[in-house]
Amino acid sequence: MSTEDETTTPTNFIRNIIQADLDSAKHAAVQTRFPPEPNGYLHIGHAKSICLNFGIARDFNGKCNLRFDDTNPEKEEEEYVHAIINDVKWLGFEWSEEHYASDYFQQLYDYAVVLIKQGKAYVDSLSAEQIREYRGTLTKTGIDSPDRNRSIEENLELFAAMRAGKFEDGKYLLRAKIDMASPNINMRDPALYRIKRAHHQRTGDDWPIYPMYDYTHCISDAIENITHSLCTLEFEDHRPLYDWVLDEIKTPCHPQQIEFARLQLKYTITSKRKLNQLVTDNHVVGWDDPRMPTISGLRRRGYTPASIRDFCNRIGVTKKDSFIEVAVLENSIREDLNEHAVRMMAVLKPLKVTIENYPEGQVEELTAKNHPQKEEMGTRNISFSKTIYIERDDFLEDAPKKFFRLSVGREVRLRYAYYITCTGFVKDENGDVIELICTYDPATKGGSSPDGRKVKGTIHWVSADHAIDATVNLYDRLFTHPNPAACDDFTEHLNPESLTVLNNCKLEAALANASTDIHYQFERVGYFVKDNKTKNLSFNRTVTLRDTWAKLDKQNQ
RNA sequence: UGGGCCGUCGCCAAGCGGUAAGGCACCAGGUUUUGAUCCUGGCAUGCGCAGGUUCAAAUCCUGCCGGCCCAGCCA
Repeated sequence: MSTEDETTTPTNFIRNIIQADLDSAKHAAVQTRFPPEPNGYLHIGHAKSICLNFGIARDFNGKCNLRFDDTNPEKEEEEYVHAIINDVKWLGFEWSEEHYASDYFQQLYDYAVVLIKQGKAYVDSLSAEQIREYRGTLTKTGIDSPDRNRSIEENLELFAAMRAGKFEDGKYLLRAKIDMASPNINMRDPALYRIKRAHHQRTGDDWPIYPMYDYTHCISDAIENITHSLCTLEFEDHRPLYDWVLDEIKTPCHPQQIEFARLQLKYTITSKRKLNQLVTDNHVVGWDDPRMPTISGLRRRGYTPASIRDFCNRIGVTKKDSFIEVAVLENSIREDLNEHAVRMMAVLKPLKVTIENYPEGQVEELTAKNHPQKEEMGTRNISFSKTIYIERDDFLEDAPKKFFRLSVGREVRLRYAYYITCTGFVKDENGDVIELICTYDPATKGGSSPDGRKVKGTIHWVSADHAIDATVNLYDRLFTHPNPAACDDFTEHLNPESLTVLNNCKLEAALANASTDIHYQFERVGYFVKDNKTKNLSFNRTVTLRDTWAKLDKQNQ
């Protein structure tokens, strides 16, 4: 198995910190964790975090846990847990231990009691709205709640009653007693526990109260002996609270929280809420729609785990807000697929070609390479006959000089077959070219001529009688705006051409046995993978080939 | 406007006081039975700006400017 991308992971500021901690013997071994909330599918942004956390564990001989941050039963579902497990495995990582924050509910509760006994937490009866008012603003300090000095005994009683399910949602709230005048709003007596009489997918109806993220996360990390707790930049302001909780309850382990910038990809949305909306409002067909930036969508699109890991290695890890260009992701998948994809011939928009001087009824078996540079990938046979299909784009009635393809009087090479020269064409009543008439040179079998004459262009083709029919899905970016998330309504910037379905594609016969886990290059067209959800033979375009001609053509217009 | 964080090539990103790595993109050539791949070369007298310290500053100091995040009983 290739571990190329794993041995070349560049260093970054977090790896440097960890290396220093290991060198100074602050830690004997590193322990990280990947902590998704099971409220949606994993996306390319999560891949960055996964590669960071699991990659560090791997490279420093440490361990990485998978922990579900399942403290909000109203938004979380078991389906997501399964999908997340599947995606992390597919990306190629194995966790040391699998945990759920909900497994710590009792310990979390016990620690809360400890805080109350220390006079560091209190039960507040203010309404949500009042709490907002009392909190103050960015420039105005907050005001103490009237309940702030409730006695420890009373707090203990009320919290026990909360836990016993005696109150309605929102009636009381357990808060940390820190500092209502703190310039950091997160320290103005943050909520620790809320009453939420909701059914939890793992703990059922055991708990009518659920702990908040800030309180849960740090303790969960401490319980698991995490050494470095890596999270995204927006939690930077929460770090003082993370440290406060662990300092107050005096856990033997106090992980170091380190923040890094989340991935932002141009023309892409990476917000579970918004991705969920795309699915719910049917802008796409499911979380694994090949246009989605989800791991499952990328997988169905034909991206490989190695290409995603390579991408994560290339983009780096820093604290700087950045926007990665889609070209970087495309480069990663092209590099992998160029190396591993099996070459095939497929005509997406067929144009019939009749080779006048080729014997009627004759069929020849020609040999084609499965990879032009890798002999070990072998060869296959393809049938050639009098009537073939070529790509519509490979013929132009009025062709510019630099157009190295077919036009009346021009000669091209049919890949692995013969040189043909166009002698005429047939149009239908609309004036559209529907058939080409060509002649072939029998001496050029295999694609080279004994007289050494050169043809500038080589085009792909497929024998009409031997081709198989298939549907091909062409995907383009889902959004037309480079930063849809920043727009008032991101759905207004959906690309109407994000999916083009081609129903009359003609593929070489070998593709009848295509497998969903083999990646193909349709020569001169792009990389494709068989769709794993459709009954009829159908292929998804992963990414196009680089197309210098298309670029030149565009520049000339 | 309180607090936190960030500004090195179009997009990423090394650099941590000794005179600007690398990748993507782009440009120019070469090879090629995929206008693919591959190969060669080009691409920051400059590190947000302005001062200062120093023999020497992207790196240290001061002051500005710009951007991002925080006022959920979400994570």
